[in-house]
Amino acid sequence: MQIGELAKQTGCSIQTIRFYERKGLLDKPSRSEGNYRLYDKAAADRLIFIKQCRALDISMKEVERLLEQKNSPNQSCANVNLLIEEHIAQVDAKIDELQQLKTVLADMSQKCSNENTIKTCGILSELER
Amino acid sequence: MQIGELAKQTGCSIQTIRFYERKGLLDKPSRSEGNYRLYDKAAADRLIFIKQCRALDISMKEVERLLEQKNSPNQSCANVNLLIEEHIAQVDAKIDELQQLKTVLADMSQKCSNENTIKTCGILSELER
DNA sequence: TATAATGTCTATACTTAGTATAGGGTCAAG
DNA sequence: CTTGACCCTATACTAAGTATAGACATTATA
Repeated sequence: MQIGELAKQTGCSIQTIRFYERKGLLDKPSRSEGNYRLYDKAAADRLIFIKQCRALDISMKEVERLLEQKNSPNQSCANVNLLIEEHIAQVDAKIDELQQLKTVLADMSQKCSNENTIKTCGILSELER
Repeated sequence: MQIGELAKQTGCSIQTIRFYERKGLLDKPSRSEGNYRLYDKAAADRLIFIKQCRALDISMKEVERLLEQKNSPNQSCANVNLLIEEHIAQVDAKIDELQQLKTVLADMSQKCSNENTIKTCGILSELER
C-alpha cells in the first residue's frame, strides 16, 4: 500500500510517517517505479505500536527501545515492565508539579477582584515579588 | 550592572537573559564602551517579573501581554485576571489528561509480571492492539 | 609590560515531536 | 493532452531555552 493508505489505516499523518522513517522508528520501505513508498501489513502494525506508545506519552527514544526489545522474543520482558514503571513515576511527578502550580495560581487569583486597575492589581503585585 | 551580575541577582542564566532580549521581553539595554550590556534596577525588576511568570508556566507570549498591560497603570486589570483564570483552566485540563494517562498506564502495568518473555509480555501485547 | 584569567560578545546548532510549506514528479481518467 | 489526486525531497517553523565556537574586553598577577 502507498503512504496515503497507511496514513488512513493508522490515523497518522503522511508527514508523521515520513518523520518516523527519518528518525529510524520505521524501516525504509521499498519503493515503486515512480519512487513511491510501498508498505506491507508489518509496517502498519509497527506504526500502530508506535502510535499507541505515543498516545501514552512514551518518548520516541523509549519507543525505539521497546521496538528493539521486540526483536528478541525469548528474552525476559523485565525491562519493558521497568520502562512502564518509570514512565508512570514521571507522569506522577508531573501531576504533583501541576497540582502545586495550581495551588499557587489559585491563591494568586484570590488576590484581585475585577474592579482593580493595573496599578493596584493584586495579581500583578504578587508577580513582582 | 553587567549581565553576569544581573544573572546572579535574578537567578536567570546569561543565555536566557540574552534570549529574552532577542524575543523582545527585555528591552535592549545600553552598552558600555566595550559593547557590554549595562542594566539598571528596572531591568532587574522586569526580569524578576518574567521569571515569576515563567515559574507559573505562563507562556512567553502571555508574559508579553502582561508586560504590555503594565504600561497602562490606570486601566482595569480584568484582562490580567482573565489570563490567570484561563491559565488555571489549562493547568486543570493538563492534570486531568495526565490522570487519565496514569490510569491507562497503571492498568497496563498490571498485565504483566516480571517472569514473562517479550513474546508473551502482557504490556507489549496491549501496545499492539 | 606581558600574560593569564575572567567576563562578555555574536552567531549558530541542538533539543521534542511533529506540522507546514515550496516546488517539483507520477499516475489515472476524460 | 490536460486536469486532479497523489506522492517526492528539502526546508523552515513551533517553545523555551541550552550549549557551543571563536573572538573581543577587562582585570589581576608576575
